[in-house]
Amino acid sequence: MSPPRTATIADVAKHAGVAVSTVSYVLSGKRAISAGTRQRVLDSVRALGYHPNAGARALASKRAKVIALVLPLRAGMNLPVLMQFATSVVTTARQYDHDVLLMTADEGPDGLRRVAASALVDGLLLMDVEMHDPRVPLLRRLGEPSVLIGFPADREGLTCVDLDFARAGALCADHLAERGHREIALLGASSVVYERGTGFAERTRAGFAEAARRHGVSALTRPCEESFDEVCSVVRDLIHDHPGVSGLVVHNEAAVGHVLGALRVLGKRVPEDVSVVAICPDDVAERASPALTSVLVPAEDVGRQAVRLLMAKLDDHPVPQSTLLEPRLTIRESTK
Amino acid sequence: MSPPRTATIADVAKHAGVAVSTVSYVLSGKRAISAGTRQRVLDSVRALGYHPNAGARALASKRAKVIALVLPLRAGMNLPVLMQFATSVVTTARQYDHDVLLMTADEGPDGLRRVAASALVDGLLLMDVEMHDPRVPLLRRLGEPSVLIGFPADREGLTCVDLDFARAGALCADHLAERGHREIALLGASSVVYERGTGFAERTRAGFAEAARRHGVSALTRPCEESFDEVCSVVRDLIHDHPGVSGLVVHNEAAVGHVLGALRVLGKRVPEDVSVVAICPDDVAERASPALTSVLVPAEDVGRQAVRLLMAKLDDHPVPQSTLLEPRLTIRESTK
DNA sequence: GCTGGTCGTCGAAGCGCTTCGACAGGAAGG
DNA sequence: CCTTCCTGTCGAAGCGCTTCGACGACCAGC
Repeated sequence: MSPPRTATIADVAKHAGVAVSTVSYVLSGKRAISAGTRQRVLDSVRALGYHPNAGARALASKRAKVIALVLPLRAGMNLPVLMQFATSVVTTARQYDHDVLLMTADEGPDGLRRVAASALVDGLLLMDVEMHDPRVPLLRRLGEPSVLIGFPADREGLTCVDLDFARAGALCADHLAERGHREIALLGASSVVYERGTGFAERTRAGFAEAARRHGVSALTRPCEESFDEVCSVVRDLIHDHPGVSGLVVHNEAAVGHVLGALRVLGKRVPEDVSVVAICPDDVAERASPALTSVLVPAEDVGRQAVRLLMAKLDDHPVPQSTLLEPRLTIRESTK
Repeated sequence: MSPPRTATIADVAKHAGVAVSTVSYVLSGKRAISAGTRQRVLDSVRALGYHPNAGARALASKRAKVIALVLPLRAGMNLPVLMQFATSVVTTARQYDHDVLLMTADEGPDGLRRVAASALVDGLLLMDVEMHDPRVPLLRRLGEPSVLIGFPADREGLTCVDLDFARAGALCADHLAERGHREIALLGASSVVYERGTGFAERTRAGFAEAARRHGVSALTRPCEESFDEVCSVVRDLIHDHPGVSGLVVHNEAAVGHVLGALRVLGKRVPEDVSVVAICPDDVAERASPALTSVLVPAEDVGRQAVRLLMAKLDDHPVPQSTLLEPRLTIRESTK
């Protein structure tokens, strides 16, 4: 009495009284099969609890039905957004009958080479791509289908997705300007993020400044660390040096709560004295007190879109080089 | 001129002038190979940039060298800890030459069955296991090697790892009692977490209460939601109803910052009026103002330990049924 | 009544790897 | 000197699947 070895396609074929290849064709739909046979095969599949062996399938078809998700997982990242993103990648990939291999960026280019050469995965999804990312040239050379989240400096021959951060920054400035604020300021990411040349921080700043200029509004920008004390001192200095500032944009999820705390400590009421707009996920904005007017970082959309693009590439469909996701401003209690 | 098809083991064998099987044995070390031959093979491997085809290897050896990491990715979870954990799992798995397949819990038992039956993975790592998790009985039946993070009610035949939350709760109570506090309170997870029967919340509470009793100190417990306003009202009520409470333990990472804010608002100084101990990752404790005395949730250790146990199981080594990780208290500025 | 097409099915040839058994050639032991 | 036992290497048999070409059966058209 041997242990119930998991059923193989041969078992299914025998059970249904057809050839192995017929079962394969029923399952893949690559050749016409009569309704009767199809049904018998499907019944047998169910009866035996058959699941195709992934390795064998990958070997024969040269498709592993697995994509790699390369996450940074290093300091200064915005964890909740990253998680949302990862979730939506996994969920969307499953809809296309693919699984997700989780990789960290610290294996570096070698890691990419490894998974590509071993045919462990069919394609790559890279997050947190920097302006001059060392993996980008390799990626071009590798010829492995890939999608980047974020924009490197040279995106020739690549497929990139991201939130349109310039628009997000602009949206914030627009909103504040329309409400009559004449001096506004942006509190951005911690300075290391800017130094790393991560594109999104810079793009937000540019969009913000440009929109302010268009409205004839004076605009300041400050990097912003994530400890309460540092946030406090940044906010204090800002208000001290520019007492006219009445609108604040916070593009730093970890600091959002601290900014509100700092304003409370400094005796500034929100929104009576200062209006605050955040660029952050909705749940953070809603949880704050007062609830924050915010521009949503649509992590889920980005993930879904990235997977779709990658699937299209796997099927040799042409895809646009750049995809920018439109930000959406939700007005809550923190601006007036 | 065909595209440079990635090298196969046959290419390596030809290049080194040996049989395919010899190359395989050099790479796996499963049979003795003379130093000279070994070196020639290794040189050829490098020269051709050979990486074994994962599918073929899995098919022939019945080992995919991939483990599944099943994360909850649902509301109420503690994201940063989760991320740290995931990172350490990936890193540790790589040290054992394994990769990590990321799954979400919402595929449920079917997902487990699928990856196990398709031999996509060799073992499973499940996070956030509940007391009466529907996946647990399946897991027993499946016979797939697995390790659980967290303890279900019945852990017979399973392998479980977790922080010793009872000890963590006790450590906090000990610390406060030793400093002379006579009335202490625990602010825990949000009430949904308790309702879900997640073990760790309950175990912390029990350890806390028991230690307090041992010290002859009065101890209260309150669930704690994660919005600022709700935290504020819980803290206010607590202080109002029990003005003698001078020591607070916060076991809710998302609420830690809010608790501090609430105390500020209520005019209570930390640590002069109230001492605060948090159970949270070090970086959160350090970032707070004042820096918090805290018990570390050793996410990295848990991840590393879990992978080690799983690898041991894959090699048919016996492993302990339960592994409890010792918590560590770090004294900072928030207690006196 | 043929020819020519489809349609549905089958058999067999791999995919790239591991592993088993076989077997030279030496070393050791009597 | 012959046996016995290693050591190091090879060839071949799969692992479970996909896919290609072949081939009856059946239908249409002339």
